[in-house]
Amino acid sequence: MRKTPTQQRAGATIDVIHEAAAEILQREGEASFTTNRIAERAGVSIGTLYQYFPNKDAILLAIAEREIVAVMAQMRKALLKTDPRTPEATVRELLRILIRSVSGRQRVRRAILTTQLRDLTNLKGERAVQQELAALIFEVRRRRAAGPGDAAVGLRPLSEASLFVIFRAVGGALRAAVLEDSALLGTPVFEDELVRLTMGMLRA
Amino acid sequence: MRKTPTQQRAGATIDVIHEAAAEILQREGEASFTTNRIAERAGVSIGTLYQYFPNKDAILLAIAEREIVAVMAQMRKALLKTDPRTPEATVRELLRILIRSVSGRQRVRRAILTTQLRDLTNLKGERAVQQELAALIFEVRRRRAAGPGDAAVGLRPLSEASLFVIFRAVGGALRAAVLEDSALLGTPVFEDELVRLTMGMLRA
Amino acid sequence: MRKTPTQQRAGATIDVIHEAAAEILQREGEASFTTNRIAERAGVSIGTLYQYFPNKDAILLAIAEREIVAVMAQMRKALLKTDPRTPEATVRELLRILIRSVSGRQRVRRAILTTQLRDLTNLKGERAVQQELAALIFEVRRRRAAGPGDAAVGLRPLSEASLFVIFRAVGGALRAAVLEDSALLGTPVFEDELVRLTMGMLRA
Amino acid sequence: MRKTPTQQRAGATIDVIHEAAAEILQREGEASFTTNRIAERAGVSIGTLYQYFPNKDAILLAIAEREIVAVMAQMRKALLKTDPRTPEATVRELLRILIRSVSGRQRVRRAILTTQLRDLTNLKGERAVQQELAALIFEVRRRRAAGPGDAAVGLRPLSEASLFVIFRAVGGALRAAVLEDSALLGTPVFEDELVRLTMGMLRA
DNA sequence: AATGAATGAGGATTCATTCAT
DNA sequence: CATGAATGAATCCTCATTCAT
Repeated sequence: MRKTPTQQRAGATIDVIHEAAAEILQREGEASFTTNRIAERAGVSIGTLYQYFPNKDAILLAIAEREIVAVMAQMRKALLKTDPRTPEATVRELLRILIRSVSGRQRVRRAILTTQLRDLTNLKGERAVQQELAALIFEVRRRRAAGPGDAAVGLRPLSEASLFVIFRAVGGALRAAVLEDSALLGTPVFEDELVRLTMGMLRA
Repeated sequence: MRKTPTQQRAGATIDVIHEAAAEILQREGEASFTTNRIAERAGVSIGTLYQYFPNKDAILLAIAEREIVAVMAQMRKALLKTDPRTPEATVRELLRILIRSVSGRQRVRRAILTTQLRDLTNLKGERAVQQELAALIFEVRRRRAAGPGDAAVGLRPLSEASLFVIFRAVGGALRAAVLEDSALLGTPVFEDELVRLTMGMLRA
Repeated sequence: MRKTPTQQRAGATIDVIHEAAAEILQREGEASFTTNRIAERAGVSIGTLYQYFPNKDAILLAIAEREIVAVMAQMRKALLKTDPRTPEATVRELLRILIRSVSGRQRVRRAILTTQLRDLTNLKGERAVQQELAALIFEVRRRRAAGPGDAAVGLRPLSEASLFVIFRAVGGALRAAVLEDSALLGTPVFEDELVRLTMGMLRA
Repeated sequence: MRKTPTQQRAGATIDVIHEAAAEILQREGEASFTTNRIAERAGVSIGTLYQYFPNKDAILLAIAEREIVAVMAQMRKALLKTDPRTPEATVRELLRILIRSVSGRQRVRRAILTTQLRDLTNLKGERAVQQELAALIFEVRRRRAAGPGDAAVGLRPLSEASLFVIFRAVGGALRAAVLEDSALLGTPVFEDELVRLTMGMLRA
C-alpha cells in the first residue's frame, strides 16, 4: 500500500478498486487482469490506482489477503463451536469451510492460486496462514486433551514436516479441484476423502 | 506440433529446441523463457522454431511431456521389481521416484508446475498421467490380490474421488516443496510423511 | 511566482520548499526531483506548492537564482578588497569564488547546469548575471585605470564578443569539471589554468 | 547496438532510423524525441526500432557518434594541409571546422549537447574525442618542432589540466552559442575570440 | 490558506508471431 | 527447410497539474 488515506473518499476508492479487481478476475479471467482494465472497471483513473498500489501484484496480493482473512475468521469461529473430543468432526467442519471458500469465487481463487504464488511475499503470506491454522489445530488438540477419554482418540504429535505435508496436500487437492473445475468440488464424497486424508495424517 | 519431420535433420532440430528451452527455464528462469531467446540459444532462427511448434505453449507442453514420460517409465520399471504383498514398500518406492524427479531440475519443474498449467490442454495431459498411474497402482493391487495373505494387508477399493484426492494431494505437497524451495525436499522425513499420507488413503 | 506572500507564514513556506527542492536535487538526484516528492519532503501538500510556484521549472529557477545571487554577492564583496592594480590577483580571487561555489553542492549545480538550462527564461537569467559580472570587471579596470602604472598592465578593451567568449569559456570549464566529477576541481592547477585562460583574453 | 544486421535490408533500416531521429531533434525539438515518434517518422514499427537499439539513449548516442566522427574526419584532413610552423593558422582552421559543424544542425547539436551529456558513457565518448584531438594537436606541434624557427613560436608543454581547460573552454563557448542561438555564431569576431582564447592557453 | 485525492496523457519497452526472401 | 527482419498491440507505470473540500 503506497499511501495511507487520510480522507474518507480515499478509503472508498480503495474498496472500489479491490472490488473491480476481484470482479475482473472472476468474470473476465487473468488475461484481462491489467492495471488499465481494473482502473476502467473501477471507474477510476489509472493514476488513482497507482496512488494506492505500488504495482500490479500488490493488487492481487491485497485481494488474496482479503480472502484469506475472511476464511480464517470463519475457521476461528467454527473452532469455538466444535467439541474438542471429536477431532474428526472438527476437521470436517474446517475442511467444509475451506471447500466452501474455494467454491464460491472460483476464478478469483484460481487466479490467486495460480498466478502470483511464485513470488515469495505471497508464499510468506501463505506460510503465515498455515502457521495460524496449525496453532488453531493444536488448540483443538489441547482442548481435547483436557477432556476425558483422551487415550481413545489417539492423535499423534505433529512435526513441522507433518504440518507441511498436511497443509500442502489438502491445499493441492483443493487447488486442483478449482483449477480443473472438477465436478467433485461440491460433492460430499470429496469432503469425505479430504477428511480421510487429514485424519490419516493426524492419527497415531 | 506443426510439422511432422520427415528428414533426419528436422528431428535433430526439434531436440535442440527442446534442450534449449529446458535449459533456459532451468538456468535463466521463466522471465527469459521467450521464443526469441529459445531460438537464439538453440542456435536456430525464430522462423525455424515456428516451423515445428505452433506457439510458445506448445514448447512448454513438449518439455512437460518429456519429463512426465521419463518419470512414468521409471515408475513402470520400479513396479515390476516390487513385491505385491508389501504395498507400503511399493508406495515408498514410487514416491521416491517422484521426489527425485522433482528435485533435479527444480526450475524446469517449477515452471511446468506454475506457468502454463492453467490451460486445459495441459491439464488433460496431467489427467492422462494420473490415469496411467492409477492403472499401475491397480495393477499392483491386482497382483497382490492374486497372491496369498490378502486379508492381512487390508486395502480399500479406490473410487475416482479417492484417486483424485490422492494424486492431487501428493502433487500438492511436491509442488509446494519445489515452489518454496523447501529444505524438506531431500530429507527422509519428507518421504515418510508422504508415505503416511498415501497409505492413510489406501488402507481400508 | 504565483502569489506574493503577504503573511509571514507564506514566506516561511516558500523557504521550506526551496530548501527541500535543493536537498532533493543534492541528495537524491534529478530523477527524484518531482513536484510531489518536493512537497512531501517540504512537509507541505502538493496543492500548497502550486500555490506559490506556477510549475516545476519555476522551482528550479528559484533555486538557481538563489545560488547565483549568493555567488554574486561574494564576488562583489571580494572586488572591494582587491587591489585594482593587480588584475591577475583579482581575476584569481573571482575565479576562486566561482570554483568554490561550484564545488560545494555539486549535484544542485549539476542539475541547474544540466536540466533546465534549455529554456530561454533561464538563459536570460544567466545573461543578466554575466552582464553584472562584466560590469564588475569593468569596474575593476576602471579603478585600475584611475591608479598609477596603467601602461604596464596593458589590458585590452573588451567587446561584447570577448565577454561572451570569456564567460562561456570559464563556465564551460567549470561545468565540465562538475558534470564529470573531475578530480581537478579542487586542485591549484585547475585554478592556475583558469587564470591563464582568463588573462589570455584580457591582455592586450 | 542490439543486433548486427546480416541482411542488407537491416542496414537500410538503421540508417532510416538515424535519419528520422536526427530530423525530429532538428525540426520538432527534444520534446518530440520519443521512441514512438521516431519510429513513426522513420516509417518503421516501434518493434523494429528496438531490434536495433536497446533503448532511447542509444539512438541519441548513435547520432552523436555520427556527428563526432564526421567532424574528426574533417579535422584530421585539415591538419594534413596546414603549415606546422604557423600554429595560429592551424588552430584557426580547426576552430573554423568546429564552428561550422555546430552551426549547421543546431538543434541536433543542441540536443546532443544538452540532453544526454549526463550519462557517463557519453562523457567517455567525449573524452575519447578530446584525447584524439589532443593527439592531433601534439602532432601539429611535433611537426612544427621538426622545422626551423621553433624558438620563435614559443608554445608551452600542455599538462592534462591545460588540455581539460582548453577543450572544455572552447566547448563551453560553442555550446553557449548554440544553446542561446547567439548571433555571434557565424561572425568572424567570434572566430577571432576563440583563436585568442586558444592561443592564450598554448603560448608559453 | 492549505489539503490531498484524482486525473490521464503519454512514455518506454516487450515479445509472440508472420512472411518475404 | 531455414532465415531473420519486421510487426504492433499491449503492458506497466510516472508525474505535472487541477480542483473540490
